[in-house]
Amino acid sequence: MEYSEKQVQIMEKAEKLFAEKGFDGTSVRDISEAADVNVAMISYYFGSKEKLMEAMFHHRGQDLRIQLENIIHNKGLTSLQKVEKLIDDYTERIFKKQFFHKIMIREQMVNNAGPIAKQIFLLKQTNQVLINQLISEGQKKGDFKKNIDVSLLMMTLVGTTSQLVTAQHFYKEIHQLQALSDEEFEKLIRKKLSHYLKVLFKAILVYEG
Amino acid sequence: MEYSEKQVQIMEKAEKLFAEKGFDGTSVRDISEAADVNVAMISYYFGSKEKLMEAMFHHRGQDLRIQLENIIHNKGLTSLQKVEKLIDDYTERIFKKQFFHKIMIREQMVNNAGPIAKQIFLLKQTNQVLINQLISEGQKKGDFKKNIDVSLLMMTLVGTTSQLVTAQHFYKEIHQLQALSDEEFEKLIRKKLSHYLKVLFKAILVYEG
DNA sequence: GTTTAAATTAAACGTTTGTTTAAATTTGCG
DNA sequence: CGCAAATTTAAACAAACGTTTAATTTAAAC
Repeated sequence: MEYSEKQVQIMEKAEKLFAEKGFDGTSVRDISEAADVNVAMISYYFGSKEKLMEAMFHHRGQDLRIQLENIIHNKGLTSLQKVEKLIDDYTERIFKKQFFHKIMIREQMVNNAGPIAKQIFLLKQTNQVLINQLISEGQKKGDFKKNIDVSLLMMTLVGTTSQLVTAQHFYKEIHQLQALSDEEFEKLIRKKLSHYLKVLFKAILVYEG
Repeated sequence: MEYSEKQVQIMEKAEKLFAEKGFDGTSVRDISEAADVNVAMISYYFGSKEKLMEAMFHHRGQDLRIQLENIIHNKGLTSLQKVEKLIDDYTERIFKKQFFHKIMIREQMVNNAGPIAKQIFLLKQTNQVLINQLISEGQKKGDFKKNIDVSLLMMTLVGTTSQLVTAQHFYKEIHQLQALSDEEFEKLIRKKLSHYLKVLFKAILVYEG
């Protein structure tokens, strides 16, 4: 199923507003105003505000899955290089889709059984299975040490990135970087984060404590 | 300023609801029902729903600051032991006040200039300064390596913990731990998290890559 | 016991909410 | 063009929202 130009326009404006003010903090009139359409168009195109959110998850759902298969099956890379590529891919993906990522963070806090919670769960599960593969491969080769808690490692990847994305204005202020433009600042923290996570993962995966 | 028994009762019920459904997703009637008081009591005691939230931050604000001074000035501990104690204190504190912590995660996403955002910023800043002290002390002693990005290290601490707290139902399902009681499960993940973070911090702080 | 203040209540307030309606306009097609 | 379907509109809808009101009950002080 594809979405028309108008539908995408509404979804993208809604995405920004949901990220900033939350689902319940955003009214359909806020969305219609931002998307420059009549209020009724949201019901007309999506059925309801709730279903607009679901459509958004469907629309973005494709982009979410880390392209891990490509990384895992790339014969030219060492296990550690694969992990480093995973970090680059993941952080880039999150920063590019930060509005949607913020919405996901909010939604995963709500422990319900709706279709959105299901989609988030499936995504997490799939990523976990693939990262499990990647780590065990490195362990078999002797590149990584044993006793790695992959779940917690994932939480560090996801959590550290989320923390930087959601609290970036705090980071900006604490480090006195207000002079930087948004683009410069984002470029800076992305680079710092990526480098930091690579050092961190290497330390965890290969350091014999 | 102190809060009466009734005020605390309202704040604690509101805390749970705000954590689960968000500020805008929770109505004053939800709160009054949960706290078993009349709707008007919220305005009567706090002035407004917004001010109830501010009172909650004031009420919990005390508990938030990590008792870092005590740790830092404890002469009997090595730098690494201090970091380990910091991790124990922090994770215990977050798990004990997880409702409030979830509210903070939501609120820090909203980049406004209100009193709540200010309080979160001050808290982060204070903690950062103190952890900076702790790390530099270890570096001077030669226990920790140079070039530590303390901001990102804090984000890993906060982010990993947040991720586990907010996505614990996913963790439960993925690891097939539904049979465990809530208490048993929480005890398990707290122990795992604390141990994992200690290994991680040690690896980052002392591993010469 | 009477008085005064604090606490509690049910009801009503005016807005805002998400959604629907029915009419008007635009679009695509023969 | 002429007609039908799709789109867009302003208006209206009931329900829920946060807050206020005014009356009542409870508690405390004298």
